[in-house]
Parts: sequence; structure tokens; C-alpha cells
Amino acid sequence: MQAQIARTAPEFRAPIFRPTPPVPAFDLEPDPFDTLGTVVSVRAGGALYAEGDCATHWYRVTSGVLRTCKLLSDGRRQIDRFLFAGDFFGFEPEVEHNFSAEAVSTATVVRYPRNRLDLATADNPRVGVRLFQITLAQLGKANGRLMLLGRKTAEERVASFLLEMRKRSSFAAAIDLPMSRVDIADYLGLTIETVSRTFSALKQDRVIALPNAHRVTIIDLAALEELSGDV
Amino acid sequence: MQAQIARTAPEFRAPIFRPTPPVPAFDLEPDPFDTLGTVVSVRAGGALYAEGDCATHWYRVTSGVLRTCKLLSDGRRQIDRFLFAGDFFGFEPEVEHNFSAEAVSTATVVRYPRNRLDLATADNPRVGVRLFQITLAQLGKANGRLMLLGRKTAEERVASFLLEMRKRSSFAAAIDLPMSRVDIADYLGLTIETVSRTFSALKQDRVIALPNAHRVTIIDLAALEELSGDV
DNA sequence: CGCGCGCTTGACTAACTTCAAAGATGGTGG
DNA sequence: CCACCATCTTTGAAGTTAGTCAAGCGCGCG
Repeated sequence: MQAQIARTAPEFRAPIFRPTPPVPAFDLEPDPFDTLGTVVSVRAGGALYAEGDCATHWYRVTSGVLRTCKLLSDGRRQIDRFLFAGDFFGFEPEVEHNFSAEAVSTATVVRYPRNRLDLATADNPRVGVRLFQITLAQLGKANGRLMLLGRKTAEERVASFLLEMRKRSSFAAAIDLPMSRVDIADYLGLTIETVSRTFSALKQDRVIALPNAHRVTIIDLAALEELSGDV
Repeated sequence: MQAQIARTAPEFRAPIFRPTPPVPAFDLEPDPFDTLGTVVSVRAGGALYAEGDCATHWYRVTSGVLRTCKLLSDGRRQIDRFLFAGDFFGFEPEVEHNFSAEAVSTATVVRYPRNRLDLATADNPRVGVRLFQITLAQLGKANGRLMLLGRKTAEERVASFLLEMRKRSSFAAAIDLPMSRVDIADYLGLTIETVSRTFSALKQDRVIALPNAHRVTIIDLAALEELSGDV
């Protein structure tokens, strides 16, 4: 693979902070985090934090879509996750963020201070357990992506991606893809051309329909699952 | 990429269970896990558990080296992690194991029952925190591998791998590679031929020396770091 | 000593990338 | 409201990396 040189630099617009009423950290159970959150808005294309920033907070998506990604010095980019409403992110093993977080579409997130988290954890064992569960779920998903990036073909990657997006759209037949082809490519370890060509081929084969570039309708789900390579 | 068809099926030898004295779960701090562990030995090539097995336990490596991996139906394999002394593994978000765990070299591990873990966690908040930290560290490493598998060239992958093994060998110049070329290939998302050719090229360029197939000496560390692509 | 397995090397091929250009799309201002 | 422009997407053709197929080497073990 040859270097793919620096694509349009992300616009580093300052996030908008607003004073907010307390926001619950987890909606499934009452929690001592409930009073810790602050709402933050980020415009489409804006950065919430950059790789290397001090990881003073962690976050949960309220609305909109974000991405976490990493750059190599020559501009090659790998997207780690797409973040949708309800997703947690910003947990880091180190002091610094290993990824940058940017808004794919205008988004609101709730921000939790990391230090107060430590205090809450000391008080309540359930907090630690909950964090453990969340991190474990993320680890499971990250591990699933290793197979995709290491061993799957372009077609399998795209099919897997569409199925993942379908899952995140509550299994609707019509899927909205808020991210660009560049984002999809950088998520799947491919180029935009390969992603585009693969979409076209799937359309040609009547597996999917493309009403427009950011809308996919699954016509033949069984075929798509077959193509995804996951048994 | 074309399918790489089924390599030698892993030998499913039954693990050897022995009654053992209590083994501490974490060596950095006293912990309520200290009395929960059981020592298990696995012969080189043997499986500790398989993908799909019920995840009743989690583990820590005492000695030897293991690998966790996943297979596609056509035999393509992705190795998730190589596990060395001190490493924890077997944590799963689901009821079932998402990976199989096999011994690269004859290994001993300590096995902790998952249900007793839950009890210990309820009693002691530090347990949850510790688990959170371990999982977080694993997540950080998994995420680092996404860039490697999604965006790096064969040479960058091999260089990164050697640097990782160096780190795991306490930064010694002479590195022991207990795993086969197949394992390295499946860890890096390459073929054995590409791995072998890349080793040969690095040797040719006097970046490394290869006293034998399982021994690497780093001659030019700066060059290797440069080649790894990590800035 | 010879056999077998794993590693290396060579020649060729395929998949994906790169380079290039045309075709949509959407937002803005006249 | 429509035209224009910038941006994103699609498509085509050529190039490159890594994969596939195949053969030879070498180390370790019986």
C-alpha cells in the first residue's frame, strides 16, 4: 500500500460549552454519575478533542454522529469507531487521548470529568463494574474489527459495514449513512474508490439499492450476510 | 485478497488440570482474588478453550506463550493477541468466548472463575477498578492494532511487530520469537511468504540479523523505528 | 543419515490502489 | 428561483503491493 497523502485537514472549530442541568450517565440504572455530566455541542466537522490531548474527561453521545480516529505522519488515517447516540467514548489507558474525536454530523455529547469518576468509583462498586462492562463491550467490538481489517476482502468489509450500520439503525431496511466515503474508507482500511466501486457492484447485483449517496436500502439481506464472510 | 485455505488444524489436546495452592491474581496489590486461582498447563499446540465455548473463567499467563485467535469458515485466521507471562485474557462481553486460546509454547496459566469474580467485585470496589484498568489497557492495544491492520504496509507491520516483541523482551537486542511464521502472518494480516520476504529484506538491509528462524537481533534500532511508520 | 516440517525464494497473478476525469449534489448568492 | 461553483462521488485505465503457486533449502529429530 502506498501512502495516501493528507486529505482535507479537519476543521478545528472550538466546541460549544453550555451550562446544563444534570444529565444521567446511564439510563438503565440510577447512578452516582447522574449529577456529573455537562452537555457539549460540536458542529459537523468540528473536533471535540485531538490525539495527544490530555484525557481529562470521558463522554457519551446524546445526538448526532462522531468518529474517533488516528493519523500517521504522512496523512494515512484509521477510523476507530463511529459513535452514535448512547455510545460512550474517551476512555483511555494513558493520560493522553490516543485518538481524536470529531463530529461527523453536528452532535451533542455529555462530558464527565475523569477525576470525579475515580471518586464515584471508590464509593460505589457498581460504578467500577459498569465501567468494566462498557469497556469490555468496546473491547469485543474492537477485536471483531481485527478480523475485518486483517483478513477480509473489500467486498466482505463493505458488506460487514452495511450490516453493522443496519444494526445501528434498529435493523431498518433503509439505512442512513451520515459519514462520507472517505470516512467509510478509513474505517474499513480501503480507499474511497474501492468503497464506491464495491457499493456500485452490490447495487448492480441487486443486493442493495442506492437512492442517493448517503442512503442504502438492503434488498437481499441473506446475500449481504453471505458476502460479509461471517459464516 | 483470496482465501487462504485451512492450515493445519489446531490439535485439541485436553488441558491438564492440577490441584494447586492459591495463586495471587495481581502482584501489585493484595487482592481478594488471591485465593481464587487454579493452575492449568497446556502443551505447545494445545487449546485452552475454543471459540464459542462458554466463558466461565478468565486467565493469567504464568509461563510460556499463548495466542488468541478467530477463524473464518474458509480457514482464514486472525490472531488477536500473543500472551506472555503476566498477561490477562479470557475476558468476554458475551457468555461465549469470541476467540480460541491456544498454547504457542507449552504454557501454564492461572484460571479464575468468572462467577466468583462477580462476588468479589460486589464486595470490593477496587476489584472493579482493577478489572477496568486491565480491560482499558487491552482496549488501547487493540486500537493500536487497527491502524496496523488497516493502513500499514507489510514492511511497517513487520517492523512494528519486531518492536513490540522487543518491548516484551525487556528491550533486549536479541529477541526470541516463539511463534511460527504462520502465527506472525496471521497476527499481522499477511501471508507467511510476505513475512518471510520482509524479514529477508530487513536482514539484507542490515536492520536486523537472523541467527536462526526464531531469533532476531536488532542491528539498527533507529532504522527499524523509522520503518515501523510510527512517526 | 535421511526424513519431514517449516522456512525461504522465485515467478506469476490478482486485488486493491493510484492517477485521472467525468458526473452528481448541495449550498449560496444574484 | 435558478445558476453557478465547490465538493463529493462515481467510473475508467494503469500501476503496485501483496498473494498464490511452486520448488528448493535447512534444521531438528528419529
